[in-house]
Amino acid sequence: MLHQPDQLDLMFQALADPGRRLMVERLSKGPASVSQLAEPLDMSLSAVVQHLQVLEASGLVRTEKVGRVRTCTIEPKALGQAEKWITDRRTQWERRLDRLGEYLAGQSDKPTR
Amino acid sequence: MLHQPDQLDLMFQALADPGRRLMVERLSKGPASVSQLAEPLDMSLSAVVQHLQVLEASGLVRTEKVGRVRTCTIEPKALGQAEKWITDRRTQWERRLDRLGEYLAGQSDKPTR
DNA sequence: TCAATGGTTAAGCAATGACTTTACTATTGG
DNA sequence: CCAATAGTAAAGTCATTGCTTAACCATTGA
Repeated sequence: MLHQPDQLDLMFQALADPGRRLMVERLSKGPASVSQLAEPLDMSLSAVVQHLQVLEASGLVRTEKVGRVRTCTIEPKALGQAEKWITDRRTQWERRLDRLGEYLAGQSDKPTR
Repeated sequence: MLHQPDQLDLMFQALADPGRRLMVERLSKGPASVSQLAEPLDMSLSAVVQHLQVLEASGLVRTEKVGRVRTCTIEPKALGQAEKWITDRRTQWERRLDRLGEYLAGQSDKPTR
């Protein structure tokens, strides 16, 4: 049984690579061509294109080719989805801490069942 | 030359797996034992422990063993680091859009009559 | 027209990831 | 004490990832 990855899988997977994060960092400053994205990275252009495909499949980056130049842009909405998942978990945890209050704070490490 | 992964690599990598995200979701509701984490997951306990090791190595989860029970807790600070990286990128992009908007607004102040 | 630029495609390879099974150890309730 | 519980460790398998090189195509500036 194969697992078909959903959007969050793809986005977090995409962000797990330092090269790809660098590309996103660059794109958050404004659109760029493939060669521009490749410039600071110590790898072949081919490898960069493959990373770009991962980013595109995840929805984090959108690209459009005009002439012989492919221009890449970040998709802040997608970034927002990943952000939301994390925020939701954190706030859930913090709400729980609030509910516990001072009285129970000392025993809050016991597993809840 | 091998690439030694930093904290962000490990955290996003950890969050890229749906099973591990489920574990984090469970833990954001409160601490749990390994078996409790395993319960909703369709895999061996051994596999769950391995996922747990990934989460622990990433800093997202802290565990402590008392007697024969290992109790797991999320580490909201780590979650916050991943959150921050994303937020920073998004706000950087949005600031850029704002600047662009101001520039265009300035252009449209040109006398139209 | 034609060479340089910008990117694409395919094949191949070593390393990593996500499991499994099997065997094992430590704790604990009765 | 002893069986059930809770987890651990090691080894093996198979798929996926992150590159590489090489050959290739389309656009463009001179």
